[in-house]
Amino acid sequence: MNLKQLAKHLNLSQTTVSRALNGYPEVGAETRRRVDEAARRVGYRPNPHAMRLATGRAHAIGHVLPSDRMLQIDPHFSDFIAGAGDVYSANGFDVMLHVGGSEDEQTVYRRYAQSGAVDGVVIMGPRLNDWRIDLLNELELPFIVHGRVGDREDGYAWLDVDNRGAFRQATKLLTDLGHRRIGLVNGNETFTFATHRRLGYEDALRTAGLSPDPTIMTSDAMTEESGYRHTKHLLSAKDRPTALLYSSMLSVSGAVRAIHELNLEIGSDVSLIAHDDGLPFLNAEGLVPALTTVRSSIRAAGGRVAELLIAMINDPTGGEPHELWNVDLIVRGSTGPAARR
Amino acid sequence: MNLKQLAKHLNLSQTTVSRALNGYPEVGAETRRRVDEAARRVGYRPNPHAMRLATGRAHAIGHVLPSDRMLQIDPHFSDFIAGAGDVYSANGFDVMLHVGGSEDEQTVYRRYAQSGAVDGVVIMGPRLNDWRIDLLNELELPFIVHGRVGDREDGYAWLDVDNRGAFRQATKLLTDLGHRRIGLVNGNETFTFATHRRLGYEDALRTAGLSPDPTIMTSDAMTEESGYRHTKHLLSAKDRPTALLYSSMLSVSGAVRAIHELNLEIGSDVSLIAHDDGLPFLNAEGLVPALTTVRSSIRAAGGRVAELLIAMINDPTGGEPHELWNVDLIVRGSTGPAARR
DNA sequence: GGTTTTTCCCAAAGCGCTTTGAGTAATTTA
DNA sequence: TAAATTACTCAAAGCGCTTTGGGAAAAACC
Repeated sequence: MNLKQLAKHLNLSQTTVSRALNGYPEVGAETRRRVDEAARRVGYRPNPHAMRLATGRAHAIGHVLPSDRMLQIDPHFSDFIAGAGDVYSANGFDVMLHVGGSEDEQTVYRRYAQSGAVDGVVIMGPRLNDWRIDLLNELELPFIVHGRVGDREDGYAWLDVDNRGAFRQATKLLTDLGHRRIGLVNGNETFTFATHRRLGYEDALRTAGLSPDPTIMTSDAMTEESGYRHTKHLLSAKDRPTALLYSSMLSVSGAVRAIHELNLEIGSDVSLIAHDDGLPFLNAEGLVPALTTVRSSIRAAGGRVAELLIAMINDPTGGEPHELWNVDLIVRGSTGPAARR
Repeated sequence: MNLKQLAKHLNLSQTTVSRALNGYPEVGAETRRRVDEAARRVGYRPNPHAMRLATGRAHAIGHVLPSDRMLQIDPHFSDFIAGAGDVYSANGFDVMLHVGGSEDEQTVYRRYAQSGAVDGVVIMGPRLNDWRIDLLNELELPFIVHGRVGDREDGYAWLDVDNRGAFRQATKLLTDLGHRRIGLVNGNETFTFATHRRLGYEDALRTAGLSPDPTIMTSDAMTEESGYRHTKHLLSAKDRPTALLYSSMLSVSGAVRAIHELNLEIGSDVSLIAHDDGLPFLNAEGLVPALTTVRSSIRAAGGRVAELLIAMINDPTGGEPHELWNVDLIVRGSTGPAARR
């Protein structure tokens, strides 16, 4: 059943039916009612392709995941998209997902922009100096970044969590507890969020009169295995840290393993704090002792990012949203006073 | 630059240009060359919406993830889609992703079918008795299932790994090593794969002359926390199992934690085998001792599923593919002879 | 040589929607 | 009562592509 048939069925023109359905003001109240009801009764659905062709709007948001960045984004992506998905579908937007493939990432964006296949894109996992921002600005394709691009704060829309503040807070908790030697097991610092976390960590160390020691700071992919490896290494040194900070719950699972192997006690021999993205399959409270975390739901961020982007698309003159989210430090059992050594 | 302009530029009709570009035979070799070259030079890209409207083909595959099933699929989804994505883009297909939202899942499929928004869908995480199969058959929307629907093997296209065989094999390894009391930490058995795994486990037990004991078999979400909880519980019993089987690496991270806490030794006090989907952030070899697994790359499955579906779409008469993948049992250090008790 | 094929190309008709530019009837205003 | 609004509705023109049904020129046949 298409518009034409529906119009004929109602003895109205396509124009009127289309306008009634789309809420235009120049159609009578009674007519609108009739149209709406008939449409519902016959289950009329406008053909999306026709709509897109006619309006030039795709009603779709693009997400592009390059294979090589997959490892970093992987476990976080589905949670982010779960949050965004609710918002998208509530607003009648589809998600157009592009993963890896032979086509170069840049080409994908160009194609999107030129063909109007999507109305906007969201950029995940921005790096310190990310070429995607300039490209998308040049292409004039609306976009929003989850995170920030190094120190740049203008010239693009973004939503970020205050990673620097979070790690400053977390580190401060440790220094307040008397820890003087605090290690950092960070994500890959080519990503902005990881650099921000390190900066926050260093801020707090300096405030406490300590100076960062590169030998107890790592920057690596956030996997179980790397968490294990770095933890083992850090805690095997003679002058081992009494506290460790992690950028990911994934690394923590590896860390717990390493710590057990070394016969150390979490919370007494070594204090642990991690950034918790709220991934549903890894929960910080389930650990024993429960893990002290700086928590920020990646899923909630996904939802908000989607909202902002849709608003930008609907009203391009609305300005460039910037949103910085605070994170909560949740103190649980994995942090304790520094052990006397 | 659109077709019309390109045609004018070449002094040809739209028809001819379109045909040249799409490889139809009724266009001269020299003309085709000219067209191809001009198209490349000006960077011509057909407008996808117009193409879709004209052909009725969407060049898109739908993936629908209900929020409530998210937890189960979550970490596996992105890896699956990473595999599928390569194939999709190589064939010029887009991924249309639908996540949660207020719209009921069934409605989404109906909309897809009726509007032609996608040419086919892939069904993930099938349950023992999954309504999606009947719905999609009724809607005549091409689809393929990753996994199987209970005992049904016909009436739908599927690609599955031989979960039953895998767990039979794994369990047999344990019984061969002399284990008589083997626990199972399974995924949620409303999902077919989990039931198949239990069946394989029971097969092997019976073959070894043992009878399955429900008190050492669990069925739950595959998270770190549940792995921990069930393991702790199982190994705290007086008559504790000497070997445990896991449906997921995620549960194993929790298990390792529990086992350490109980001061048991993996490989001697308790043997461990897990199903490993090959998720990039959790690797079985990184554990100490390295984990014995039945391994089957979910990413590879994603790629193959995509291939099969695209083939079905391109040739609807091609029959209904069924593919059962063997899994490899990889023996590593986490399995050892049953301890004398 | 005339007739039939083959080869190559074209004009025009959709695909299903939105939107422009009017037009008619009903309601106000002067 | 005539003129000017207002309220509704419509026919038709796109959006950019594919595809049908020919048609003209060239090649092949008798």
